[in-house]
Amino acid sequence: MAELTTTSFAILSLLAVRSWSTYELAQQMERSVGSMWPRAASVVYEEPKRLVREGLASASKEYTGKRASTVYAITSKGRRVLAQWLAEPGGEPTLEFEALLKIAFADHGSLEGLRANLAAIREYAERENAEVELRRREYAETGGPYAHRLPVIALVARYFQEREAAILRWVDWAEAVTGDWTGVTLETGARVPADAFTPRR
Amino acid sequence: MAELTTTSFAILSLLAVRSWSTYELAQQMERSVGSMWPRAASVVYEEPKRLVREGLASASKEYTGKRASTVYAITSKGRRVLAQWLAEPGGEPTLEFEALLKIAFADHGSLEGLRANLAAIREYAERENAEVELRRREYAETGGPYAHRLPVIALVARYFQEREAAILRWVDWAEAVTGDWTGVTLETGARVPADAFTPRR
DNA sequence: GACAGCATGTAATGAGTTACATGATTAA
DNA sequence: TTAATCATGTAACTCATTACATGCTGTC
Repeated sequence: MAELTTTSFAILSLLAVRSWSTYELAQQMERSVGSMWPRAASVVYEEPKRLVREGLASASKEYTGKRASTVYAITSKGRRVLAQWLAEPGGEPTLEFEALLKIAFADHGSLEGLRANLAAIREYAERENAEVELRRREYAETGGPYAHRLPVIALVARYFQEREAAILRWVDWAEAVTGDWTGVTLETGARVPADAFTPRR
Repeated sequence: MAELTTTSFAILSLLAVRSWSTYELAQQMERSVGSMWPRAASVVYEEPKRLVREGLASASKEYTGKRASTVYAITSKGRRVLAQWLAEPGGEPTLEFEALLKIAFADHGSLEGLRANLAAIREYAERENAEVELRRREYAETGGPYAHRLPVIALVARYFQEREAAILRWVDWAEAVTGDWTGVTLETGARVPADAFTPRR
């Protein structure tokens, strides 16, 4: 009866697209699922065994030269169970953001610390934005490797475009307003930005 | 030597603001830290003990009537260690978003499933947005309970304003473009939105 | 024929969640 | 006085991460 986790279904979803060796699965898990359901490679090696036990996937050995590898494929029961799972509304987003946490309590640290964390976030957002832009280009030009999946891919792609753009706008704003701070608390020269508490939308 | 985790420091950060009973700590952990470092109450009951062992916090029993509770306070060593931690750039954001995962593989499910997940995300974003707006109002009018922390609070508040606004814009767009879909794949009547792969910023 | 890196796993460990248990206080 | 809920924890368990181990294969 062993309950399946979201991670199980993430992998089952990949198997619905096509069959993969465990290694390929781990790569895809990072490349295409990592931004919304990140997991270490080791769970990707472990989890498909459970899918097989439950009859949702089948495993077969393949050889490249002498080298054995396991290739997993979805079963028709797997497709049915996946479709059921996809029909139910999924869980809410969960964010873990250490750099932002440090900014939230920056008043117990130093101004340099605050700036370092803003810079770290900028760097991350710019890197991620470049990545997103690269993919966007790729899809716009070639249609990507799974042309028939393009409608749903487009939905998700746009989500991350919006997200990275929003982070970049925020960090621009945050660096601008903290630019003339001389400290990290009201008493030592931090200021409440004039437009801090104006409505956004 | 037991290494401290980000969760340890999240709690230590709260203790830097003021002393709290474990129960209050758990509340604050959810209310003010939960959006960037969410943790179950049970770890909040366990973790401060480690801080005490490391000499970063002190514990004292207090009584309300007969009822005993533990109140934790930061030590000066705690403040030093916290300041060090705050100075180093923090980790990147990690997102777990099951509903979006279901949208990413919606082509193996049904159109109703896709719509249900968009609706779930809208509901979440609107609820969260209302929450954010409520706090914004509160801060704009009263300055909030920790007026001297307002500068850093304003930075973080704006982050979440941007975030929720971005999600709402996205879901508006996604519901609009999927409005006339009759299925969930290219073959069954899903369309690639015309502006899907145009640059964002 | 040696080395880098690709590929395929397993093991140990730990952080975190859910579930459980129970006492005190307040409202009806 | 009873029920609800506030408050304070503990225990069992699981998911997930990091670290380890090692074979293969192409390349120089």
